[in-house]
Amino acid sequence: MIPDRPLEVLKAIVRDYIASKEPVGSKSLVERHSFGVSAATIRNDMAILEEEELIVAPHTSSGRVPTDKGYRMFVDQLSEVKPLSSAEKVAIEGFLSKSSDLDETLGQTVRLLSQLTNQVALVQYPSLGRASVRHIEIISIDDKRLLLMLITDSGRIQQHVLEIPGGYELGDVEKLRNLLNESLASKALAEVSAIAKTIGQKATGKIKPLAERVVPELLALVDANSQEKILLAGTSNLARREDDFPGSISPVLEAIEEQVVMLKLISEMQADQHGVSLLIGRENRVDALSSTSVVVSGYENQGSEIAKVGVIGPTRMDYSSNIGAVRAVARYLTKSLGGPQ
Amino acid sequence: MIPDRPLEVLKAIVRDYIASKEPVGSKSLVERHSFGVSAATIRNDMAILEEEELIVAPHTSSGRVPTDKGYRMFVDQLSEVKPLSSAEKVAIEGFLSKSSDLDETLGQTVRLLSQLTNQVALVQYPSLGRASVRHIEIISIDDKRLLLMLITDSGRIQQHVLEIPGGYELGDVEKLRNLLNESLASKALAEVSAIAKTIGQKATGKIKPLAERVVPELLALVDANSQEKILLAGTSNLARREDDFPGSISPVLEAIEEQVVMLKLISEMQADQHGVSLLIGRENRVDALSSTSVVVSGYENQGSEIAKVGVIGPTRMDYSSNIGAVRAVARYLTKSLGGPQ
DNA sequence: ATTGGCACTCAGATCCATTGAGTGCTAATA
DNA sequence: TATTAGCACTCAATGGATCTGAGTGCCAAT
Repeated sequence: MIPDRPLEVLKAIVRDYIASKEPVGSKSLVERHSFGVSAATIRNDMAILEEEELIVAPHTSSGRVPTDKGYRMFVDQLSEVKPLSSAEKVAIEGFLSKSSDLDETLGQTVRLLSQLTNQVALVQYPSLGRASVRHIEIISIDDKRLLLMLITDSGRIQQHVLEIPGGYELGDVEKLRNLLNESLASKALAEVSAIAKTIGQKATGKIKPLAERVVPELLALVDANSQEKILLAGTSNLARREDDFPGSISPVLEAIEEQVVMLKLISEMQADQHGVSLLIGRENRVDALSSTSVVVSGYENQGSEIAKVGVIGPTRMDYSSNIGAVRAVARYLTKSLGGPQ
Repeated sequence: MIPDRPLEVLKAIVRDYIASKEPVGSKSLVERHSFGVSAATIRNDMAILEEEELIVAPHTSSGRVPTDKGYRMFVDQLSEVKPLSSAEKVAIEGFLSKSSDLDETLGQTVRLLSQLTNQVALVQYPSLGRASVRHIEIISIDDKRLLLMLITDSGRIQQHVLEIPGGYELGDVEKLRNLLNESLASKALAEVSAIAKTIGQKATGKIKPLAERVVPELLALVDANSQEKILLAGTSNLARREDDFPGSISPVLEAIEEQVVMLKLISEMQADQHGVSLLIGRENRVDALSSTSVVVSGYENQGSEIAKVGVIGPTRMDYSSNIGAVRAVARYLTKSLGGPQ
């Protein structure tokens, strides 16, 4: 176990390094913090920390920099996260209080979070394995086009315009809409595909050709719905931190924009303290992301479906306030999605 | 006027510089291109070009680099733009052939263009001054929530979920929907606000409270509709070109993400040759964008409303292929939007 | 356990000297 | 008159060599 004062020294090093971006040495440490001991003593403590691989010296004889392990210990020690300023709270309330559909809410959320943290924010769409159909609507746009809508009980609304080259009759549309809703309302999305086949049989006579046109599109919507997917915002915030990345930032950006990679990454993260989970530096197994950290928290949709929301940024980030922001946003998001239910 | 060969030399310099990113000298020029004259002659020509401020030498004695004016002359001379590869044509067709609503189409377009060019792509929403209401729909989501939809004849579909704290009756919703459509269908968006007031009077009895809740939201949708707005894609492509920007790229990114700035910029651009217009380097008056060029083309929506689509990238970009891509995408977009009409 | 003292290290800054791509100019040539 | 070969010249980039100072590790004293 690591004694008390060295731990304090570690915290001070992390904080100073985050603030200054310069390796921090024993002298500047005693100057800025009042440890009540001399630089030499701090050096002894630093030797312990180095022994434990919590810090390293970039060159034989320069200040020290936290290692991934050091950041990890720092955040694990973090007893309280920086509370949001009241201005920030107001911003969150303002953004998320309006009732909207899922897309709109998630879009707002991710932009909000990126502004709050000045990092790249991401939100995972709820995996809709357990979602079900609330309503199917077909609206006439003009004599050759229909708007097909799928509303799920998770609050998601999807739509697609389809052309009916030969035109259609309003009565038929009405009938098909009723047929679809009777067969599918409150059925799980997973079942839709199977049920859809039986509709092909029920749809007789005049509405049959219409059904044959509409049903495949409906299935496409369901399919798009169950696709795992991540929304990003504020990618340019990474560019603002360019020099936190060794070579170039473009591979980092590429990795972040790779849905599959990020989905795998965040879905494997398990919430720990504060309801927030983080991956620091090489703790994630994506090479391009070795100098980034990911902070995510789960949010609930209708009290059950769960997905993640969070930020990704340089390892040298302000963990305290980012954790605070992510946690707060996740909470408000849960409230906002679960509330109206 | 500038004689023939020097002009050819300019073109060669631009092309070589775009390809190599190195200032290009007389010797490498005669090696790579067959001018049939010696390096000394080329040097004389280069002196002319320098006199005309079409090229400059970064240091007293190094190769030359095109100036903004040089790029301008280059593109103005450009007799034909690089045609798209057939693979690219297939990609465009595939992306845009599906019928969709406006948001979806524009979103796909801008992503497509950014992939095609490896630049930041942007598309301006059609300014809907002359658009009109096609249809208003109100759908019941659950006993306390309604989905309000506005479909305009420009193909745009907007929706908003609204809560009716006290609940509502389906019959009332039906009545309100009919009332709204009777009053507003095929009316110009600009008129909606005025007409909406009269609806407040027509809506009597039971549906009055409902109308009072719904109409303001409808106006909000109309308002959002007429807001000028730009959609971006591929901002990370800028990061990939980091070293084309002197200091840091972050101010560039910030300027690009500033809707107001970009709107002003592109709305002032007038199409010239090839139906494409471009601003090269300092030709635009935004300081942060002094080393970027903008390539845009207009597209038509329903044969009348016009807006712009294009790319923005480093001054040192491949104008030929970018112009080709922008022009092609604008054409297909016009076709795609005007076609189903 | 803490501290002052001291020798030691090494990245980064500073200062040359060298190199070579590229220029401008001139005098000769076609 | 246009082109070219030749040549002196320039200057960014490169590569030591040297210097400096922040910071270390260790030891003997408290």
